[in-house]
Amino acid sequence: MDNGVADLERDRSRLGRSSTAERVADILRDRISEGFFEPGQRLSEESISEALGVSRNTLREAFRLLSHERLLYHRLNRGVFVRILSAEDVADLYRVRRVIEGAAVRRTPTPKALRLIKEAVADAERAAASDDWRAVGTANIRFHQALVTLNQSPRLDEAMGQLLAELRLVFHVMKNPRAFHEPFVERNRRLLELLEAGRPDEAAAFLDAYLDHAERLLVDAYEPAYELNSSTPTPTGPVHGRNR
Amino acid sequence: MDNGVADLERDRSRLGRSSTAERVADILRDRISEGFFEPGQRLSEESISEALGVSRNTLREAFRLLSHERLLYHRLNRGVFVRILSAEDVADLYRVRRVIEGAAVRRTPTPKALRLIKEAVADAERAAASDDWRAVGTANIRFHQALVTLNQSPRLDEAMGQLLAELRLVFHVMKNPRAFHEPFVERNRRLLELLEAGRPDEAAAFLDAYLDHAERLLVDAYEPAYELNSSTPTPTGPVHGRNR
DNA sequence: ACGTAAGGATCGTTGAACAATTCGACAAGG
DNA sequence: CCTTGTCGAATTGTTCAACGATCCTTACGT
Repeated sequence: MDNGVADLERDRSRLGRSSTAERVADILRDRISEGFFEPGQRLSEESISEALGVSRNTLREAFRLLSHERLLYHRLNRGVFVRILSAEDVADLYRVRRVIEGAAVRRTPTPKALRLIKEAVADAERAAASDDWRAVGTANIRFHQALVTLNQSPRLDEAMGQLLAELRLVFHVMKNPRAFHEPFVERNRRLLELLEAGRPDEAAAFLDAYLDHAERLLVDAYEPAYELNSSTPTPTGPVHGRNR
Repeated sequence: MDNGVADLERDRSRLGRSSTAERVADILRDRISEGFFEPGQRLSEESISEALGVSRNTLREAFRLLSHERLLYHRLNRGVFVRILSAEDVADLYRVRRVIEGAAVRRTPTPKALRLIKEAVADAERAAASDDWRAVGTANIRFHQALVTLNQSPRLDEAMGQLLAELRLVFHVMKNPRAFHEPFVERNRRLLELLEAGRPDEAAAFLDAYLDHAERLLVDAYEPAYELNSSTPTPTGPVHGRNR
């Protein structure tokens, strides 16, 4: 019992700014994306509200925030659980990436966006040189986030951020971060060069292959892990769909 | 074995429904998109919770749902307001539409998606023949929703649904629904023909012009109305962005 | 005219309470 | 042995009342 909930007490110090529910959501979001809470795990209202020193009502608001970000899913009268992504979910996330990032690389780059992309590429290369593969992963994510800014659309930026947060749920299954991140450092550089050279079609084709490869790496490492960990009774992944 | 029990799985989605907060959100969503609540109007927690006979806490949960759908926006300590879309918001919504719908029409249509699209076109033509321009608008929206299903991505479907709900906020400024909807009935048919003929590039170009036109119609009718109605002190549209 | 202070309205959050629902255990029945 | 019915503990869903915090307005003073 008490799945590391006691550790949450350390995060109590982070309470004290803006809206309590949002701050609680921030804490839980960090905990989820760092893998502290495992996918499928149920988050008890009582124990967590007690550990963080907030009321159940406030915690429920935080849960609702994270449910909308698809990091948690909610089963009526049963509570909230850390989202489990099915292989189909991963495939869908990459479908969306191909649409949004594909549209991005076809645009003529703005100086500001280009600068963001360059920084992300440089950061990834720097982290790779010092064998910090966790930092490489972070920089790679920033790279794609920067790519999307080429669309010049705040809504697409936000959608991409949410999508990447979802993907982080499954990045944890990669036991070897180097094998997963290393191949893409060089490709990021190459994609940047294609953008700067003003060759959008080649950039788009390159990106498609890039995403195909990343998706395959992920699914290959993911499927077996999903079969083994059958702690949750629902073989069909949790559906988060809203009505209407 | 298994006397048709497997078929029941399809009905599982109907179990996880309901919840007072969601039902309240449904009611408010309808009221907002039908224009009963005007953009910029503040929704009082006390009066609405009293009118609907639910507690403030439950109503706040419903508010949170609608805020995430961008139909309401939330100002700390000041309450929730019906979203006001700025001209920049409208432009952004159309940017997203060009990306998502543009990707859709470039795909090879599936029979199911094609059927949905055909039905929407036929419905729009039927409604136009009987001068029911409100119904034409509804059918047109269904048309675009159906277009997006070509992407075969649940997440893009949901994003499109949310986007169209946002757009409905501004459709109300069109005092002449016929002028706004009529031109597109014929174009929907034309776009469908291009899809069936397997000419994705022409379909994409046609869609771009289509969306350009719709956006211009909307912004032209919208800007003046926005200037006049300066009841809210924020000239820059309400920002809904979340931190992180 | 301008800044400031008091007041009122409303939101933010809490804690407690009770109803509703789920789930496991155990007994009864075939 | 398997299925079904029932009970009870545990947890969530929802409500209510209360109080502090924050914002807006108004009135005041300089």
